[in-house]
Amino acid sequence: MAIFSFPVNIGAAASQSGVSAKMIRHYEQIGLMPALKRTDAGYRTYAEADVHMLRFIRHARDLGFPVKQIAALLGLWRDRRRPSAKVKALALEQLAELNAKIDELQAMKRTLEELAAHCQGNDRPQCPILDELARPDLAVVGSPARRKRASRFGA
Amino acid sequence: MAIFSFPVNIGAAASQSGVSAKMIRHYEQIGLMPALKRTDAGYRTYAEADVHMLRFIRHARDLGFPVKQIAALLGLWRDRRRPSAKVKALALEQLAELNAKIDELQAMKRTLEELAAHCQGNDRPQCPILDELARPDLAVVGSPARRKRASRFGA
DNA sequence: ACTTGACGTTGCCATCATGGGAAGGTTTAG
DNA sequence: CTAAACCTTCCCATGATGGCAACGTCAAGT
Repeated sequence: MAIFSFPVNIGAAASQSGVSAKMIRHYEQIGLMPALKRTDAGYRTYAEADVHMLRFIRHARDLGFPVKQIAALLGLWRDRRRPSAKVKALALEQLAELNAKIDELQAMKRTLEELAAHCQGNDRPQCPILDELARPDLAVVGSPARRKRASRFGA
Repeated sequence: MAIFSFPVNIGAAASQSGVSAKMIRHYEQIGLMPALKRTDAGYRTYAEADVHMLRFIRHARDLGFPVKQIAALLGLWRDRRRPSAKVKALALEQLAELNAKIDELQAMKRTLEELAAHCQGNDRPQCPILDELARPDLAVVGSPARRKRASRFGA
């Protein structure tokens, strides 16, 4: 299935890996990808292994891993003597992150559903949603303990 | 319970509303808060109604509403002739957003749990997590259809 | 060989909500 | 009167991503 002849340019690397050319350059700049070979004209060239690495990165991103963690995963991937426990630890850490974010969003969801359920949604102005938002004490329902300025579910 | 005598400075407005002084200034700058009164020295002053508005904003943020939607909510809040249906529509829209994000995160979670479950997590290097990340075809389990560059759950 | 279009390069700006800090003015309590 | 605690504005950073501009390069068709 070697439709492409390696090494390829950034465009082909992008379409084969699912990582945009923009992001490929970005990953190189922040040091996630190792230094790359260039043609005389300055074009980046990607060997098959490089495309594999990009694919790896993309899959990790698809699972929500932040770049820092991906760097760690790549390190373990390359290290043929890694203990799989280290990989699993990273995975479980990320799982905890995902769970925290899910919990946070679900708390919001519950509260908002509650509010919406009590709103008539007609032509009259009376609206418990606004009333509650204006209250001094609204709290997000079921929010696990007191979120002290929770990570506002950023990437 | 009027412990504070209005109008207050930005610090008191912040601690009373739960919105940081930093963000209060920001909201003013982007036009979410109306123009404010200042003392001769240039200090912003907040009347009780202003603090109420800040609290409203914060509650809306706590439910995940983006600033644009909050602007709309504030408009409806001020409009005593609003149809509650408009408020409800905004709430349901936000609810749909939350659900989409939750679904996305849960798809990641399922996939990652799957991978982690098959990893021994011991001293040996063999690790299905890395193996799968390196595969060309990994897909996030249960991801509703093909996410075409899904909103990477940004704020 | 020359033009053209597709592709590559760098660099800067924008998003979104938020925090940090510097450099400087003000107010208030001791 | 001084020192602490406040306030002001302005700039920079985060994280991952996209967009655009200005410009260089390569391959294909005339």
